[in-house]
Amino acid sequence: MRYQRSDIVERALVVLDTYGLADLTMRRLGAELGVQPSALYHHFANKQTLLAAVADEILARGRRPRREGLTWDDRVLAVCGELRDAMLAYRDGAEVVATVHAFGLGAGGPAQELDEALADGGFPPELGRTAARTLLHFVFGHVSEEQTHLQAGSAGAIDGAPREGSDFELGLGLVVDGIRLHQPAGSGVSSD
Amino acid sequence: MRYQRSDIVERALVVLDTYGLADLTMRRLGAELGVQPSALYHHFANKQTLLAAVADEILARGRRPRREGLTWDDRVLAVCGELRDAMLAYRDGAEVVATVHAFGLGAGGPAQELDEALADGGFPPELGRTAARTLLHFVFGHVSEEQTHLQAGSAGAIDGAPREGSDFELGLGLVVDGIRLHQPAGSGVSSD
DNA sequence: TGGTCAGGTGAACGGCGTTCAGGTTAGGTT
DNA sequence: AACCTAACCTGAACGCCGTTCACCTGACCA
Repeated sequence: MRYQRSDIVERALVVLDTYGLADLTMRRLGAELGVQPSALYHHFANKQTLLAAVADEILARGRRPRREGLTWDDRVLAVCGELRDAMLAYRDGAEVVATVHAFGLGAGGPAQELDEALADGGFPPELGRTAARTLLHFVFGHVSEEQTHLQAGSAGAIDGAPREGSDFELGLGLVVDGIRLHQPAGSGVSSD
Repeated sequence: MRYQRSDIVERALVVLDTYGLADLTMRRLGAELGVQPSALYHHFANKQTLLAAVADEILARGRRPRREGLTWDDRVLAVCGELRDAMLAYRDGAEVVATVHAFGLGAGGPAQELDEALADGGFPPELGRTAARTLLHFVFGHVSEEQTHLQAGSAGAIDGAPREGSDFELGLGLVVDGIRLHQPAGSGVSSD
């Protein structure tokens, strides 16, 4: 059987979700596909590149239609919420996406979208980029921790989930409120 | 030659700072001490435990005297600034400390201190813990990224350093301002 | 003097990412 | 239909990794 990149990424997602990131090895993935590990290196230069493709796929699958006409802050909340849900949808998803982002390999879709939203909000570029990075650091950090705890206590997870959810929104609200406080006067509040 | 825990941690810090986290292996550390890798397991149950001790030592060495009588927000700024400086003082320090913290192994000194500062600020416990975690996520995320870039471009690092420094304070200011906005009315603003 | 035990040895186990020379097969060209 | 080419894969190896285990050693204390 012969594969192409997309087949391998798809199977990698299954392995990730079933056995976790620690067991997503080149050997394991090869075995799962009925192929030698070395065969994977015809599709990906190395494991990091493969992981980047996996992260991108996680984000792509979590993508949801974005309503137009939102204010900058509602848009920020929407992007961060989508990012969180996308990462939570796969075992160790947050760690994969955060690692790839830290390595500077991912598509960087969410980062760019946050930049745009903040530019629309009237924030100067430097402040906008700082705010966007701050938001990303919060989301990655929070969801990684959240997912670790969710997976640690698989029993009783139903109890923990809603509390964690509101905690995410609370923390995100803190950051967004802080950003709003630094908004240049007369931007976005009312268009006259 | 016979060693004890503290000797090994100390040497691990040298190896970390000289060769980086990727080269801080049990074999490497053993060789550096003139000892078999297996000897290290008489002092630490596993590598994670050793890394936790290294992280704690990084934080302990970065500790600086805390002035008293600070307001809660100045105290938060002081703790976060100390944490950043401590991590930046060693190669890959941020990654080590952040990883250990994510694993729930570190002493958790900064986390507790932030909790205290926010409690003193009049924040209810749940909001305080959420705010403290949000601050930690920001600091870990920001400094990890900052340190990666600093180490990537060792040339011209003198140019980059101040810009990164002010960027840290700017991002931290966003979060602290957001937290202040959620402060219960009449807390800490003026003591009557 | 003799026992104890923390500290260390040396070898092995199973796993990892990655490389490389060479085999195989599908698909387009002549 | 015969051929070629390029993509895909094999099988074996390399040099690492964390960790375990049975055994040795030497300082200290009763």
